[in-house]
Amino acid sequence: MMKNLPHKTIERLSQYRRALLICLEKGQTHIYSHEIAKIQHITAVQVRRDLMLIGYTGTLRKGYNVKDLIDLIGNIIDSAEGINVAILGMGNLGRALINYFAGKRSQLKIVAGFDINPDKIGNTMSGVPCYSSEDMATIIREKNIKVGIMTVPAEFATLTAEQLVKAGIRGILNYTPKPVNVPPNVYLEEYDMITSLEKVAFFVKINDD
Amino acid sequence: MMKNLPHKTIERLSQYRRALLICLEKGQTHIYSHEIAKIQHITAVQVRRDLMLIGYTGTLRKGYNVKDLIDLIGNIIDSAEGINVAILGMGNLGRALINYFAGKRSQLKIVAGFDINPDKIGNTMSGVPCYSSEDMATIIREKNIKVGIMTVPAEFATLTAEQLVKAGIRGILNYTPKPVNVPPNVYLEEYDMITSLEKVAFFVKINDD
DNA sequence: ATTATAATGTTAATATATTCACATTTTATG
DNA sequence: CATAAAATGTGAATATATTAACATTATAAT
Ligand SMILES: NC(=O)c1ccc[n+]([C@@H]2O[C@H](COP(=O)([O-])OP(=O)(O)OC[C@H]3O[C@@H](n4cnc5c(N)ncnc54)[C@H](O)[C@@H]3O)[C@@H](O)[C@H]2O)c1
Ligand SMILES: NC(=O)c1ccc[n+]([C@@H]2O[C@H](COP(=O)([O-])OP(=O)(O)OC[C@H]3O[C@@H](n4cnc5c(N)ncnc54)[C@H](O)[C@@H]3O)[C@@H](O)[C@H]2O)c1
Repeated sequence: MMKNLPHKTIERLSQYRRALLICLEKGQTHIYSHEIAKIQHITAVQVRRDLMLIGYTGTLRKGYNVKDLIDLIGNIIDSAEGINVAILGMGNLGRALINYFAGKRSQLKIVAGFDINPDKIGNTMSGVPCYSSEDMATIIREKNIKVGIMTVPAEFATLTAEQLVKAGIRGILNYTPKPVNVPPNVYLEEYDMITSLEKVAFFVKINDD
Repeated sequence: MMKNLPHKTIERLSQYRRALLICLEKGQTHIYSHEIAKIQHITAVQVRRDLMLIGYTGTLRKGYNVKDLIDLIGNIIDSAEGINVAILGMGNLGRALINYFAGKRSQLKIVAGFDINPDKIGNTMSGVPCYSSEDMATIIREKNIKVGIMTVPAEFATLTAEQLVKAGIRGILNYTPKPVNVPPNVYLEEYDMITSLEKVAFFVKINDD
């Protein structure tokens, strides 16, 4: 069910929901495709197309029901049981992420951090216990952790990815600038902030004529 | 010149360079398209196509000259004079970014941070001076800052974007989860880590069958 | 009640991105 | 020197993503 949604649509559904949650908080009950589109800097057709793909039907002249749409998007992109997540590397970025994610999405719980610094192991940071990387396999199985967010120094990226795979992880979000290799049954997403910044800089340059 | 490169190609060029710089450090002088491809998890044809688009020609049976390719990519995506960058919001993420970027790309210099917390204003963090947001317009003009990275709390995103635009910024990289609006002459890139994590979680879920 | 307006939903068209297929050529090898 | 192997470069084909065009219809205005 819903396995063949385009990757881009998945990303946008997440973004739509983020925007819709804000609308819901403000008490807004309905929203038009062009309103969602405006927020996301895309076209209204794009929004309607995405919603068509997930089989959601709005009300003509009233738009989409905010609450219902949030729920439907949740049914599609969330897992019923929720997904447990681990942070690999409790440094600047790791801690920042834990702070940021705390309580944001109930379906995605950061339940463990891992580090090799003895000063950090055993402590709790923003409610997340920090374990030794040596215990990765054990803890990941015990806590049923499915996804790992890598924020270790680049030189440990390869090793950490290997450890995660060996421990049976199912998805990796790699924030180190070192690309890693994983078997095909592990979903991998990599993001480097420098690439984003260089992209912005490039388009600034060419806009300068 | 080179204005019509696909967006995806720009991103990959940045990634190729990142990988090539590591090869260069290791003393590697040449590299094959399939080696670059392996690192980036893409196909060799994709790599060759991108290099074709930027007009770079390798040597048959020897591959691409690492140093030359790094330089060419630099000529295309970097600005000759370099680009000055500001961080808006010197909190967890802002400081982490400053740390991370420090000395990474000589063409992209973080030359200023802005905050509203009086305890931070006037200090220097990792070599970057922190100014009051009230002085944004002045400092951005004085220091010829072209790009702003937004790491303020979400509720200040709209205001900060407005201030940046008013100050004459040319590009914004928005890390707050609140989408902002900018005029068409300002290039905007937005990234939310939760969207990435939700995407990973989704593909983990559907891989579970 | 009629008409105009403004929204959805969707097919068809277009644009962007990737991959296939293969001609070409350098280099290594027998 | 002939042959095989392995790489590049690229037109054509395909796949993915977006946009245009428009039929349909609920609602508001007259
Ligand atoms: N700071 C940023 O804004 C930023 C941005 C993008 C990417 N990154 C990347 O994220 C990574 C972390 O950056 P940071 O600024 O948080 O660095 P950091 O040095 O503050 O944190 C790294 C943490 O990883 C721990 N660690 C080291 N080896 C480990 C291992 N084998 N297993 C588990 N933990 C280990 C260290 O003890 C430390 O706590 C780096 O690869 C960096 O390039 C950082
Ligand atoms: N921490 C993360 O990992 C993370 C990840 C993704 C996105 N974000 C987003 O990035 C933003 C910053 O996150 P953080 O964890 O660094 O928060 P933070 O509270 O640590 O830092 C925010 C900083 O912005 C300053 N600030 C407040 N109003 C300002 C204004 N008007 N102008 C300039 N500075 C102002 C604050 O004084 C503070 O120093 C938030 O929007 C957050 O949602 C954070």
